Amino acid sequence: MTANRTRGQKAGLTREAVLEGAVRLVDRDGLAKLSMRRLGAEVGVEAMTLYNYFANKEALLDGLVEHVFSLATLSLEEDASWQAWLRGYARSLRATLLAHPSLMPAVITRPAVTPQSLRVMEYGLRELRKAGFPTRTAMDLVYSLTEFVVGHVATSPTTVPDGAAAKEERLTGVDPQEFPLIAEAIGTPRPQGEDARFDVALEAMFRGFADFIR
Amino acid sequence: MTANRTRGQKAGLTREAVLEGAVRLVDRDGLAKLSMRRLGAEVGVEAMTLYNYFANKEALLDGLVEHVFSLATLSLEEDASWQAWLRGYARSLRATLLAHPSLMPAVITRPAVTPQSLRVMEYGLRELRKAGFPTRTAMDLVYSLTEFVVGHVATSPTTVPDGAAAKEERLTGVDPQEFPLIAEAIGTPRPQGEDARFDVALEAMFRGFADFIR
DNA sequence: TTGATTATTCATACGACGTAAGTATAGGGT
DNA sequence: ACCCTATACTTACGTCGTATGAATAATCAA
Repeated sequence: MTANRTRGQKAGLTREAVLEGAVRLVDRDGLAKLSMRRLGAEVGVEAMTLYNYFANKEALLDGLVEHVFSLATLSLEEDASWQAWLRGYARSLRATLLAHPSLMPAVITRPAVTPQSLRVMEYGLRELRKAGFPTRTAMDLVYSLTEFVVGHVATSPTTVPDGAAAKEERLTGVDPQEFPLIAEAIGTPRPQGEDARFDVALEAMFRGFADFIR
Repeated sequence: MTANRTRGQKAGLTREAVLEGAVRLVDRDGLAKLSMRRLGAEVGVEAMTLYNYFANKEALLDGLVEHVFSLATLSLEEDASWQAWLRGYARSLRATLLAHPSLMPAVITRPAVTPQSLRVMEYGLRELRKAGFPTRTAMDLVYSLTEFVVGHVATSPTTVPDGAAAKEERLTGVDPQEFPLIAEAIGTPRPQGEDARFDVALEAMFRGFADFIR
């Protein structure tokens, strides 16, 4: 696991390989356990070697977030409705973030404006304009939808270490005397769980947005 | 600034005072600069003294998030519409989070179910039920709204260090040839800025949610 | 082939971190 | 007046990010 290599001998390492190792490490052990030494061990190199690929840990995290987003697949159907486009965008973003929930604290602490995100936004604006939305409104709309998805994943129990267990425990332990309505709502769970609730909220937002078509 | 005190001599410190110091430090220097030693200096005590009030740094962060939420003021008008209640809830939550944006990474990494949040939820469910929402739907609705607010603040430029400057730079630098619609949207800014966009999205969600009234 | 140059990795070291363990003392209860 | 305990401090250990510089493999010029 640690580096067994004489000085100067190439490790055959690439920036991408390091980032893949980082994703592996974070998914397995959590963001707090991502240190230069441990990441070095993960990819078979000493800590300082990583500084050939990243100026510092901050830059590594930048690359990590960018790397995860680069793996996103946004399938764009031709001639789809604006709802279909937004739905595809939101679901894709959700899946991307949910694939590595431990990264959310890193995701939200750096600006999200990348060439890729600009291309997606431009495409979305075109779709929404075709449907009759004013351009400015269309951008607000995409932003709002993005914020919802980010919040949805960020507050998701899987983002918190042991979050699922904690939420389960605290909610099932709710006193029906003190909080009768919460108890009732918990007692009638949705069949499909979180996914269904996400979609329901999505559709509600679409209905609300539709009023902005001029 | 550092501790000048003989052992045993009380520092007149309380849990609350420590948390207030922590909020001050985080607001001033950012979450990354919150260390036990620096926090000790902030409140006039050595680092280890803080362990009389918190089991470890994790517990300190728990307390910090809870403390910030305890400062939230949720004004509840009597006989208001369900929209008015949700609006008040969302704006209050937004203001609370936006008051200490540096804390967002800490906020999203711990479960949000507290006695206080349960009370708010129960009250909200009552209001929504009066308006005709099924209980389960009402809870989904409050959750979705909460997620939107969290995402809104988490992605807000003020959450990122130097985020405002970074976003400004990257957006005004957009090539109108490559991204004409984005350029156009930026060229026609909203008068009231982020606040207005937040409210607009809120109202859209309300319109969409209204369809769930049985 | 050989020698110099460059690219790459590793070793060492420093200050800051969280915190375990132990020590000293002030202030309150008897 | 005494002791007890709550409170605060000191020291120390392992880990962190990373500056600096040494060592060597890889590459290229002759």
